[in-house]
Amino acid sequence: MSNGKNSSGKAGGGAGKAASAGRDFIRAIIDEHNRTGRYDGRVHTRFPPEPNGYLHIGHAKSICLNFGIAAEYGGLCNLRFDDTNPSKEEVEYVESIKEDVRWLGFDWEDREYYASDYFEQLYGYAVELVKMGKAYVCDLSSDEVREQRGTLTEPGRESPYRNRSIEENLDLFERMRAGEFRTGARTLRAKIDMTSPNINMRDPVTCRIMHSSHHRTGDQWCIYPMYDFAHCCSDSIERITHSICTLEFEDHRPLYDWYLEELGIFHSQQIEFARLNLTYTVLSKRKLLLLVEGGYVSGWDDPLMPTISGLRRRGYTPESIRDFCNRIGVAKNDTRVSIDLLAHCLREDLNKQAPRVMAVLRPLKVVIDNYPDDAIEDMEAVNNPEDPSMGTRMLPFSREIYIERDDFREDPPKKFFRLAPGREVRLKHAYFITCIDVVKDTKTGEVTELRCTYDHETRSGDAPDGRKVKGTLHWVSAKHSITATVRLYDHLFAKENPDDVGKGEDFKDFLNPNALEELKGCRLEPGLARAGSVDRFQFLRHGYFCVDSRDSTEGAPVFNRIVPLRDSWAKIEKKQRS
RNA sequence: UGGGGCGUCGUCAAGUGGCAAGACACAGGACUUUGGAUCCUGGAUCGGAGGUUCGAAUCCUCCCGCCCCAACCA
Repeated sequence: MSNGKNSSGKAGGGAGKAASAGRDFIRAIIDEHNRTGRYDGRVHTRFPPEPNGYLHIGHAKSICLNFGIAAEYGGLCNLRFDDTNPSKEEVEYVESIKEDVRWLGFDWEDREYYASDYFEQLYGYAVELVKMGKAYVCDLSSDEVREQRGTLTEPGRESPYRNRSIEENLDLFERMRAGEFRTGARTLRAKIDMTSPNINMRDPVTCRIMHSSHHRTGDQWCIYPMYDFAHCCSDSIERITHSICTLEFEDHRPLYDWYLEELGIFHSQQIEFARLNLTYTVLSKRKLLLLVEGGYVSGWDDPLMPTISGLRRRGYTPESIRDFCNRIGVAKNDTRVSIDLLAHCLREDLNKQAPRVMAVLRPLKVVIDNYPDDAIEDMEAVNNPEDPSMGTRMLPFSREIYIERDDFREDPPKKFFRLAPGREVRLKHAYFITCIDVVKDTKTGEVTELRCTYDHETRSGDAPDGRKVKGTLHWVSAKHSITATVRLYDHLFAKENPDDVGKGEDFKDFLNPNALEELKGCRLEPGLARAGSVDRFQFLRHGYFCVDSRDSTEGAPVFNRIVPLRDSWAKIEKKQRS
């Protein structure tokens, strides 16, 4: 281990831009290793998921870090499944993990490893420990072990089996492997120090008996290594230089080092960073599993979920997620990042890329009285004002159109620039129209239709006489538009920190009842009938949307709102109300 | 009360003894055929108290607060 007592500060060795100081403490450590030659300038990381659930955006942070660092330093990053607990792991999860890492844009090439591939080697290491008198077979039950472990403030007591002879240990351990004992009957324990203030060092279990079949090794084994033993050895076997993990493993580092030191094998450096927390959601596989199993969401890929598959189905781009991960930085502070930043990254990405289209989510019919009954005009519309190379398209205009219900107020408040009785507004890419009459349902009083007139001179949205109009509305031609279902998503949880539960509360109590609003009968411009599952659009003045990959069908499209546009009118309105 | 970490703008986060980066959010303004985008402008003295120093967010001391650890989970 390097201890930073050094003179000059030039970061040498390594590579290119990664050598610049002050980016984050992990890169600083690597720079130091490169400077002192600890790993001969080699940088080799790994992303080590346990296949017991789907990856979420917290994992994305780790993936970006591990693959990102490897790339920056001209090194490699392995994908390694930490599959040492067959009772929780499944192939479905390994498949999803591979898909997600790939989708995020990272490539582990042929370096797809499994801790389970090392079981035989790990067994060998365990035997070595036994031979060195550094491990023993213990017959205590888990309850007894717990009882003898001591507490945070009291030391533990030594197991009565702690001083078995090496021969007896060897024999017993071999028989553990052979399946002579039932699940949980015995364990192999590292002989360290029952009085250590670090509880992880109080003779931790190294291998346990579990008669359950493993998703890769089947029934080949009935003993399985514990995380602390398997992980450091796997890192060593793969000659990982920097084993980056989250803060809760900080206390485990002495044990990580102990195994490698006693075994005298390649010694990777474990480095811990703070895991990601996000506002208005939870980022723990256990809690996400509970939401899935309890039917609180439609599955791991529910667009409300912070899982990679959920974000993908919701419409997030891998670029925006990577950008987010780079922006949040890496440190050791226990923090909760605002989900607004993720939304910002998506908007920034899509603002440049997404073609603009017109979609009326809550349609209100408008009849243009002085427009010819059967006329249809093609209006030219820019596809993306941010990028003229994306060209234009034609939109059909006719006498009956739909506008957004929110774009009309019979009694407009201050600063409301949109349509109202007697008001003139611009229809984007079309004409100026003026509202001359409001048709209501005689019973309910609900506005059912607007009668307007248009100014023929304002075609394409400009008045030759130079008169200005404050509002510009999007619209679709009534008879040309297609009908679709649109799902508007809000935060999964209504509370900023759902992990903050008082006594008697459960995180699920804070689920946002309005997280999903489904709108039927939305009217979209005709071209959207051909929208594909990889397309992402900006619905003008609404936000960014994509076709739902699961529920959308040929004649009945379903769109997901990825993220809304910033809405300064909503802010003004809110301020006016208070 | 044991051990391991962490405390810099509302939220992340640089800074490692020489006048506190940046981003998101927020506020104000400009521009605008998206109340979008873009463009200006504004704001923290660094958990607290002492001390060392010409000079401290950066060093020392004490205090306060938060997180993690007592699975044969990872």
